[in-house]
Amino acid sequence: MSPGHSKETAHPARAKTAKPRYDVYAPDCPTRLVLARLADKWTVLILGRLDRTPLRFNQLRRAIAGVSQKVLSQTLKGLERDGLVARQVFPTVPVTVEYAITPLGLTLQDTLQALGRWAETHMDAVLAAQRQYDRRPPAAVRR
Amino acid sequence: MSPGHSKETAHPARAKTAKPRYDVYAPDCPTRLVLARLADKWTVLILGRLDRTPLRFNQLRRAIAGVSQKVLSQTLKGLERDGLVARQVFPTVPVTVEYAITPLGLTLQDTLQALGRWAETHMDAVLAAQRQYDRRPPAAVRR
DNA sequence: ATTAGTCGGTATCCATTTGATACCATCACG
DNA sequence: CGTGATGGTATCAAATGGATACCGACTAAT
Repeated sequence: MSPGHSKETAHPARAKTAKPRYDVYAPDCPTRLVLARLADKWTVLILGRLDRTPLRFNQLRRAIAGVSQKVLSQTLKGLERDGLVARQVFPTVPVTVEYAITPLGLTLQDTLQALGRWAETHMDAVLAAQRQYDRRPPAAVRR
Repeated sequence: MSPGHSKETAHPARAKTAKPRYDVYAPDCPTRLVLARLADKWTVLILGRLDRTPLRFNQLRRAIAGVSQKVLSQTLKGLERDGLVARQVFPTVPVTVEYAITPLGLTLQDTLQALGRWAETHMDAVLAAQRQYDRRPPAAVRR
């Protein structure tokens, strides 16, 4: 089968120009920015863990071991701005701050949790692929 | 596929201490690394676009407008190493390189495409949340 | 009274990553 | 001969990430 350099096969069906329709494959589409936030290691873990019950900042920090305060703080701020988590401050002492998932965030939770579950269930397959890849010689150019 | 198939275990009587159970919430779990690859803007777009039909490097580059050659190259290399895409070189001239999604990658595709679709369908809600967030005053400390 | 600890963060610094740009060899086409 | 297509690498600047230190206000233990 010779995959000749066929003429550019314009991808069909994506080119709906009707209405303010968004397309993540358009380089200037604002969805790219949103996608960048969703498709983030920490976002997956945070929204995955905010499973119906709100958590305080340090509770979250301990639940997601390995995240630094700065990055957790930044990520939560971004998620709050995008309407995916709600931040509520209680004037206790010391101050208590609770983070809860919003209804909008809930519509995303299943998908994000699926990502985490995929990593867990397919870890062995990925490790096997990595070993096989690393075992092969460094791609000498054969002629 | 048998995850427990290990060549170097020569002690059949020795019960394995449960299956290698992975947990993305454990900081040292290797799933964190895999999750970091999956939860990536470009991974979502690449695997989402490798929709059953293989694409050449530059086809992919044009399909995902906005990605630089370097990043596309790096990301594809990583995806190949993790067994999610297969790279095939055809000795044409100029050389042709095709990237196809693997069976393993296919088990992930729906979830990743769901992410992209979420961004597209909920973009308006996110934009509204952002406007509301940005409108409020810069959180003066009230006492 | 002193010390240590909790709370939810900033501030600062440096390493890693990312992205833009240029460049490469080979060949086809006009 | 000049241009364009192929799939990349090289180089450098900019943005990001993570580790660490620090903060103010208060509590609990010493």
